[in-house]
Amino acid sequence: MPDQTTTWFSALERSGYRLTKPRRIVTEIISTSHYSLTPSDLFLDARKKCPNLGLVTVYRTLEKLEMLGLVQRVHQPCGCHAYIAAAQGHEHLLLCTTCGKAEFFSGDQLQPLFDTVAQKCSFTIQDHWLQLFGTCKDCQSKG
Amino acid sequence: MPDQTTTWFSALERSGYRLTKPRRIVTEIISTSHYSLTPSDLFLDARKKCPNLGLVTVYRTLEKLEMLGLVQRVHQPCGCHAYIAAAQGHEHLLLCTTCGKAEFFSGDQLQPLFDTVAQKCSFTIQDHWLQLFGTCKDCQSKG
DNA sequence: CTATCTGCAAACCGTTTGCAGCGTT
DNA sequence: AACGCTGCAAACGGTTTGCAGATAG
Repeated sequence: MPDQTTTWFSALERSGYRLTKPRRIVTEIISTSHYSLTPSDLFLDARKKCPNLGLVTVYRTLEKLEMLGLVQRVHQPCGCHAYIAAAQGHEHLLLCTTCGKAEFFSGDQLQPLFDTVAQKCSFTIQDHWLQLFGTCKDCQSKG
Repeated sequence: MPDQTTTWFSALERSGYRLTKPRRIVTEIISTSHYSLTPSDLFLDARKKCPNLGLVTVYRTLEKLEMLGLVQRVHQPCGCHAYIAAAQGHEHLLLCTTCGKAEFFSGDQLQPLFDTVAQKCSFTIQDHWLQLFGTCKDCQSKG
């Protein structure tokens, strides 16, 4: 089992949650995926290993993983919500619009821009939200 | 009537749409608002001037204004969709999380960051999506 | 053994569609 | 007068909640 998955299982246990089969399967899939997944994606995939899994359990597991900071939401152009293993520190998402692959990049260089905007508009800036959309190397060569 | 509203009415007419009372009221409200508005916000406000207005008409009017490039969607942390008079050219939104006021700022300085990320991750970048959240001057002094 | 978790079904909420009648042009 | 537009009601899709039975610890 991948390290990341083990770590997530421990985090769930440490917070008093039980490691049931459905919860384990959903957690393992999202902890190892390099793609952003909707609750429905996750449900269809997890059902292969747990045929009587309910979509509700996927929602409830994601809710817990999100509260523990293990997954984060990915906001898609369509407005639907997808999830991905959370960034380490201050990073942003770059998504491939063809295959859905996701990469994180650092957004450190943004601070000067935020300072300028804050001053110009007389706002105090609390949070920011940046996502890039493009085509990954594999999809470029296939296209 | 504000200039912007007149311009929007002309744009609707030029595209063959009729200027009905409900459509005029919804268009006037959003064309002059400095806040992002959900379909429901718009509905409640517009009802004051047109008591038998239906929420459906708000959705259908927003759809037309969006196609004409007059309004754009604002993606909120909650995932709900709100709308605001569209930016002029390449601009991004800064939203006050207390009162909902919105300001646009230029994102020109971002290109170098995108170039770096594109190279590091071997992606071709097609689009980006940036929004800032903070507190506006008025809400700072009241807080 | 007990409290948590599960899956089902039903409720829910924002959005979209079908339709008969109304209003703009 | 003709056609587009409206409001109503019903359908829709994703998400949440209530509950009785199943299961981890």
